Amino acid sequence: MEPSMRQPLVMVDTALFTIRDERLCLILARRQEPPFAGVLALPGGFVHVEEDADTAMAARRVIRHKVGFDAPYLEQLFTFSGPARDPRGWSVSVAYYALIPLSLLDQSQVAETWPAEALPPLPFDHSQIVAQAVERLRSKATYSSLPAFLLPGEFTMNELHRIYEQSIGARLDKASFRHKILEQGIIEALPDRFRVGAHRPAQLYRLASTALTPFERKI
Amino acid sequence: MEPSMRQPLVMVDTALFTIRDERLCLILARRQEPPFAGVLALPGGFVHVEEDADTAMAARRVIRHKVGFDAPYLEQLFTFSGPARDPRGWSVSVAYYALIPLSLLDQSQVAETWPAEALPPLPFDHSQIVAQAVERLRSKATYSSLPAFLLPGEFTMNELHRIYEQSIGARLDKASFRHKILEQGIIEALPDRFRVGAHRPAQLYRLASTALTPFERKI
DNA sequence: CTAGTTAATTGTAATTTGCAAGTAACATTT
DNA sequence: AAATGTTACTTGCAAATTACAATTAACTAG
Repeated sequence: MEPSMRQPLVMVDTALFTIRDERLCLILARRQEPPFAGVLALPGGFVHVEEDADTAMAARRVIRHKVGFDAPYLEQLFTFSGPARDPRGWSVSVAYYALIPLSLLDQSQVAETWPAEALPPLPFDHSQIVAQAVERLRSKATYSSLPAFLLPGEFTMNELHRIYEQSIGARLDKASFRHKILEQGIIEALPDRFRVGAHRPAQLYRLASTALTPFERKI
Repeated sequence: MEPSMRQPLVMVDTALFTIRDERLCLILARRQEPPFAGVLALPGGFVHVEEDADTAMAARRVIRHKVGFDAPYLEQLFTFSGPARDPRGWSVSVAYYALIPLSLLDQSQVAETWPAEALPPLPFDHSQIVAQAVERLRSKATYSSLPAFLLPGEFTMNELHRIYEQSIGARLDKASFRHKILEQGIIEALPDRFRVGAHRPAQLYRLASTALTPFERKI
């Protein structure tokens, strides 16, 4: 290769999803450095060639720095690039999205969650990243156990049902949902564990060992 | 940011799919430059910060350079990174995959197609890229009109049926396939155009104007 | 004009899904 | 302790979808 070839800045940005008040939300961070210092944006940072095994590790570092732990689910989303996305010039951002149960967040972190439908204006091309992340989540929710990662380790069937509806953005039949989910074996009942309240106790479930299970589909 | 921060090499690699002799194949290129000069590999190249609007444009340039035209279907696949994937050190490769009908290739290009199931050993992490590209193609074939881009502009129902079976790697019921495809409206019949032979002529179809249509799914 | 071959349709059983109503199991109130 | 409210869960059945198998259609070649 030509030794004089200029190489672009390489960074990662993360869309961190959680569910708060029955709504799909994102965790935003106020930027510490220019450009856009002080502005709310997706948590992100440069890839550290000296330390990071790959961009996924850079994304995990960004997330740990933001919330203090590793996200239960993390997946590469898309790589955004071009001369216009960052005022410093041609750059590449490898975008990741992650799913985090609200119960893992502390109060100050919960205060930084914003409904995906009502985000403040975001710098760079972060709105585009969010749009694509939401689309990916919706899409995967229709044929995999992905939304379960938005819940804590133990959850009821109705909680799972609501999370799916939120993720997909549509109503799902209760009985059919129950049937399909149990049939697919993506969750398993916890014997003798129930969520109690002023009504009939609800069976508790957890994700089955086979982490992310795609549903069966046909053409 | 720290002005001394070292930035990695940024390149694109492309998995170019086509169907030859009823088999899913990839177009490989012999590398002109070191490392691995003379070795068969996925067509690729560096991102030219001065010329490329984004990595997709770099991928299009690579493909034009290889086959002489733009691929009917091109999609970003995944971004691979790390210190080990290239002997020159930490690098990033934005991988794309494309679908190209065999009929668009000339003889010398057809000679460079290799069955996806029997590829020669590939340098860098290209085997991993291929594996992921095949998986993506299989996955999308089950719920979209993607495989149609492996066919020329006009095709019969049976040709489409076979392409889907090859892409997915499983048998599909003829009648159900026909039903579903026509119902979804992803293709349209060409009135009075038929493929003739020593048997009943087959209706010719083309992709409907709505390019890539995802099928409807339910949970 | 018959045999051979591929295209396309039809019919039906099995399965899946959508909708709606009913039963179960609590806590709280009377 | 019985009635009430609320949420959990199951059942039943109609409607839609899919799998399987057989049949009919349209051509060419001999």
